[in-house]
Amino acid sequence: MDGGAEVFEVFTPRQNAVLESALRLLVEGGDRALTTAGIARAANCSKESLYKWFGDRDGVLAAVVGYQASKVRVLGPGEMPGSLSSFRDHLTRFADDLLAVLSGEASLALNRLAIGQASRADAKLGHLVLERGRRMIELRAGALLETGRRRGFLAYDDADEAYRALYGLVIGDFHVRQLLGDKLSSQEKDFKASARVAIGQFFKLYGTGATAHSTNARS
Amino acid sequence: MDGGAEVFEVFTPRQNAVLESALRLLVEGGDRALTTAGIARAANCSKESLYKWFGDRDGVLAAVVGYQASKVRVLGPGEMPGSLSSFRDHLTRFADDLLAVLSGEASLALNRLAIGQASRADAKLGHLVLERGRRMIELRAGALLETGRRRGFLAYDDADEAYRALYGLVIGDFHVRQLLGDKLSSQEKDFKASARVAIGQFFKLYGTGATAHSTNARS
DNA sequence: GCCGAACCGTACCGTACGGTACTATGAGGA
DNA sequence: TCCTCATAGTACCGTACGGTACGGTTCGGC
Repeated sequence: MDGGAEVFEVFTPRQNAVLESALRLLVEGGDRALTTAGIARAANCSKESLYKWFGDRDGVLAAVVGYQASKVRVLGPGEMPGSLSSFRDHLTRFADDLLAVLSGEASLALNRLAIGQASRADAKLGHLVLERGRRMIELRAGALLETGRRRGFLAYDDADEAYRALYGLVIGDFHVRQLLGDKLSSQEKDFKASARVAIGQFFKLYGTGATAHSTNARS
Repeated sequence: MDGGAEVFEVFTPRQNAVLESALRLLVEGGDRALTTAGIARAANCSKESLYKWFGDRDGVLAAVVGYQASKVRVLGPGEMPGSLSSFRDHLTRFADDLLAVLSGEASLALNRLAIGQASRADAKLGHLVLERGRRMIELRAGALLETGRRRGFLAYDDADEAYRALYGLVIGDFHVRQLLGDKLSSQEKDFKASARVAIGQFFKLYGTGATAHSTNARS
């Protein structure tokens, strides 16, 4: 379905530096500032090089998305938690990370850019963001949840439903509000607190009572 | 803080017709198609009239947002539900409506437009969408929740937290995914089913066991 | 029948931007 | 030393778009 021939392009250091400049430009000035001339000026490179390296303006934008995604490393599973409280901490850390990443200036700027273009051109940028962003989040969350289920800390039949609840409880409308330019209240900026609340709610939905003695041996 | 002098402008039928054309243009062609010349052509009016009525292009966009918001009437509280099952039905209807509205082409197009501009110009459009859209949703949800609490069907201390959970469980990442151009799977398009699941989860979090006698046997 | 207001359609202007071409410069290699 | 290649810097072109101006038309009031 989706372009499977898409090979992970990797860029030279110089090109990455240019992309970094472009990203900074985008974060600071919004999409309006992200002109080819502006990028070239900010990066001290020529427009001709831009077109040679990235094809056209859209190619530059796509490369910026890929560049930013490559920076946000999806931390691997790390040491698999053995105790319930440790597992809960892992989930809370995940929620906290998620809130912080999605609230980051670079993430917001790129999501705004992709959403602004999603109405035309078959939403190439949008799909790219979904693929490099959401997909990664879902993978990490799915692995975490599956671990919890195997350990007997969680019980669910439908993994998608559980993920959906987790994401919803953690993010709520924070993301869209920030995308629209809303500023979070100082209280809402306490991501750790929000994460704790959300994970508490999530456990109320999908937690087993299995705390005391390691496992209750469900299938 | 926020511009309090903002008076609800109401437009003439002719002007509303122009805004309707503009909205259709936006939905069909994306923000790129929404040029002043395009709007004038689609609405069979002159650019001069556009500028006379709405000031400038941004004024037209703001007017379109207001026009669309005025179309989506926030249904009043209606008959206040007396029984738990009726209350639950109300909440489910609310969730279903919310999913349907946010997934509507017009809503998506306007949100995309506002988000695309949120990085510059102090996000005037974004704040407008938040004010006319999210605020209304929050009001209706808040009233529903408060009713449920007074009736003893729900128990919560922090109304914001409860609203957040409700919104998150209902919407999850549907909104952002669609904003980014993702197509919902046929299963995900069954808003009623999603609504039922989400409200079930919400009751597990905030429902009292009230009316043990009457009926709880849903699921 | 005449007047003025509102308005349509179109022509026009200035600018901004995507994209291309050309020159200059500097580094490596024979 | 000379050649080649990559790249910076800049000038240039065509187009699209926001905004304005103006002539022509319709319509209500007198």
